[in-house]
Amino acid sequence: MGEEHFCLDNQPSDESTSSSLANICSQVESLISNKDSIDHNNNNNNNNNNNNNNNYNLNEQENKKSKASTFNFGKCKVCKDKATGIHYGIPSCEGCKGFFKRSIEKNEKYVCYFGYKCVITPKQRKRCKYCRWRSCLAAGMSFEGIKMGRIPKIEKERAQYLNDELVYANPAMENTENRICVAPSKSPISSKSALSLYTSLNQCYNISPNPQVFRPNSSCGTNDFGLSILADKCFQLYQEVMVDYDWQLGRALSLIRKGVKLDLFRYHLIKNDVWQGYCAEIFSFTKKFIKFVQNTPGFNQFDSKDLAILIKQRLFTCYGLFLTKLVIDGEFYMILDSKIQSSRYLMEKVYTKEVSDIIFDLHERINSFKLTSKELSVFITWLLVSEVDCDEIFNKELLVHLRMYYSQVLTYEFNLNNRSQDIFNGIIETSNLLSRLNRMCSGACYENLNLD
DNA sequence: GTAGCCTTGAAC
DNA sequence: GTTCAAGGCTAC
Repeated sequence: MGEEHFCLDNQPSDESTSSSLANICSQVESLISNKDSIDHNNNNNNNNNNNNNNNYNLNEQENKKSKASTFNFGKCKVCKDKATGIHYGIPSCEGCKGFFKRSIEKNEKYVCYFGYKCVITPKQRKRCKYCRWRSCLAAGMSFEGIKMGRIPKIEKERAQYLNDELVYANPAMENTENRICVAPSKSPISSKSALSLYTSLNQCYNISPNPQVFRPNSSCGTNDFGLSILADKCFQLYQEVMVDYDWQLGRALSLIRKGVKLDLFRYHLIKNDVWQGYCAEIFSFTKKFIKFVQNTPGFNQFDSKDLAILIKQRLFTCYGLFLTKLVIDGEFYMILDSKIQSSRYLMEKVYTKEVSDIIFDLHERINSFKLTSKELSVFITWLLVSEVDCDEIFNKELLVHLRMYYSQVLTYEFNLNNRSQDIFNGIIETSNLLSRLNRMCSGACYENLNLD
């Protein structure tokens, strides 16, 4: 957990005997209003990295004196060709710049004839307009990213650093096969003003809130373009959270391949360490989740109180949904930051056997739907505004509005993958159980944790 | 239709 | 005055 600290009744970490996971929930509001301090940490990191860049620049200074001072924008985030500048918000090449412009101007509707999985490379980018267009959106191209005139040097260097950092943090991105529509852009479609996004989408693509939830095979017609943008945005934000968890799936599969049973990790567990590990992990996720919710189109129109209510009502269930791929054959392959191996055994100890059984049943059901990561990302977003306890929410109108929008986005994404009515029904049924489960999980406390 | 090059104009 | 993204032009 590094220098991160979480507050357990303001007690020293080894005396957290009266703490419960509900305490973390109670910190959601202060975390939301304390956004500046979280961002400040990020800025510090960036500053450090800028310093590193500056050192690099000093070393390169002599070379630069003799060269024309053209800034290296790296590779095009859409096709990996040489980027000629920041176009429509992202480093991109002339080709993709022009393609994006033409697509917007003509409001073209593209179709993929090759299975919607085309690899976008400089040589192949002309092959499929649909996948190139999706790749443009996934990389973060948008008209909201337009900026005329000179861009400050420090901003460009920071953008380039973030780009490099992503590749280092997620080597899979180097593989072009994994780049299609999955790039977790650090400069995604701006959601500064989500309702303005809706407004602009409505003007261009005529999205209208549709109260009819989950209508399989319904044709959204002209809405499709806008819905696909929202689905892409959900997926981008989902991936930003998952950057810190993706490696765990590889580790889990490796353990399974080697036939390692998690019982091995049961011994020498210390109650305090386990509890601290769980709290630290939930706290860490809470911060990521708050960012996820704040950046989701539409949600920044809620005030911080409403946001806190929504987040608290869904924190644990969404945590489970983000990590559902780590539940394999009734076992939970998650290792906590404190290097404690989580498992079904520990889940039973932390949440009680009864709650743990419900958790694993739900994971089994959700995994049986075989949702794609993108469907899962939209499902999580939809869940945030679905059937929450409306009484506490001040801005009920916005809640209902977002519920309608994200119902359509979910329907769109499911229809795109030809999901059956059973999946739609299963999702609704599961979401009802998830609400109850959130309350059960927040009831976990240190006192009830008794290791064998 | 694509993409490289050029012009324009806003930001610095 | 300089820089650089958007948009125009045009060869392919």
